[in-house]
Amino acid sequence: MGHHCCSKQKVKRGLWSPEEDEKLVGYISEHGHSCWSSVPKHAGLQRCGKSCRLRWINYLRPDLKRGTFSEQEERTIIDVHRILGNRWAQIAKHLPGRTDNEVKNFWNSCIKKKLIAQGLDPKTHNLLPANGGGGAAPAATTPFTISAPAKSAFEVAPAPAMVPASLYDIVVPSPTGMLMAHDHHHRAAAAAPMPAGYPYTDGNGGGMLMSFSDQNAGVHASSMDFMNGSSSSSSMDHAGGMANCNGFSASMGASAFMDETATMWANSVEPGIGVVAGMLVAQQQQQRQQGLVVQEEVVLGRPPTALLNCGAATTGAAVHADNSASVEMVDVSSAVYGSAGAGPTAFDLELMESCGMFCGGAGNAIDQLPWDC
DNA sequence: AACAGGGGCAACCGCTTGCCG
DNA sequence: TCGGCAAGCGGTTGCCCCTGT
Repeated sequence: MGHHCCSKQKVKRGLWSPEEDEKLVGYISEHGHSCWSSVPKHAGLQRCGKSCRLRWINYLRPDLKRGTFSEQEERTIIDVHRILGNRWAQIAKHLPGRTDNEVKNFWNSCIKKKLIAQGLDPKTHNLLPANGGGGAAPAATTPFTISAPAKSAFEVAPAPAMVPASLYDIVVPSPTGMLMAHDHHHRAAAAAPMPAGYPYTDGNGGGMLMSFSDQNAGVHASSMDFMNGSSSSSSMDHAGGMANCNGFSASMGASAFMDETATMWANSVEPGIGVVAGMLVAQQQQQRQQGLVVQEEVVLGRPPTALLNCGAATTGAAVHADNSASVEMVDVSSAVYGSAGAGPTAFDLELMESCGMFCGGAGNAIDQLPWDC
């Protein structure tokens, strides 16, 4: 069965010949592809427009990088896949010169098997229940189990079941960056001790700081889109009733992708108190535009009793000085998703987990395993 | 040398999304 | 608001090639 777009015409299918490639490249190089359905006709090809488009995107585009994936690319795929799941197009955006089809094929033919061989579930990136590789690690991690320098001290309790999903959403007041503030007036009495060097210890009783930097400011595109929609991650199920409608989508002027360089700090969040987060803008867009490595910070904390929407945007200085007064917080419904520019943004605790895992470097199950390609 | 099986990859299928009249 | 169309996207298929027997 052919494409509906070309069912009325006799089209060729199957592998492309060099002559066909030449025709397509020649036509697109000269005229572009404003309308794919008209390309085969004008290029003299007995193909449907969809086929031409695929051939161009996946094979003939001049900016494609052919050849085997590097180890760095491989790790990037795994890291991003842990966050996004099988969203190949999004993953491919982090690999210049690679197509979604190429990434998908590489995943299915190589990476997936490696993960399985290492006892990891390729869907969740958690250790498989029947893992025979020692069994020291749990079969699954909760959304708040952070691989931090001292893991036992930083395990954050799962959110209480009474907390609705929307409570995990936050508003981003600006498109340039973020810092999640926390409530230090209502710190947990028995909160885990802060680790040495924790930059928000003074007066900041509770909270979780995550920082990350962008090593590829010039590579990563201008948007940061972690809306997970129908995330396949099972870890969300542990989040006390959190539906998988939670997501993270920050349209940033020149965003950073949370990559391997990040570090994460965390301490406890008491059960029974909803986890919330505030955000603050980091004034770093200019740095990014200059191609500099940018450090961003995220602090996740708790509200005193209920979630508040404090409205006004905060500044970095304000939060650093007194983050209790300027928590930019938030009870938002899932309707915030998809807002453009500086609009509300959803925050995904699964993303936090994922970033914590692959950014932390200390406790990542994958990182702890040998990496033998 | 011939054959079978498996892996890798290009291409296709069909659903979803976005745009436009 | 609705329908049609084109593009985007992820899943799947099938062919080709390599390797082992």
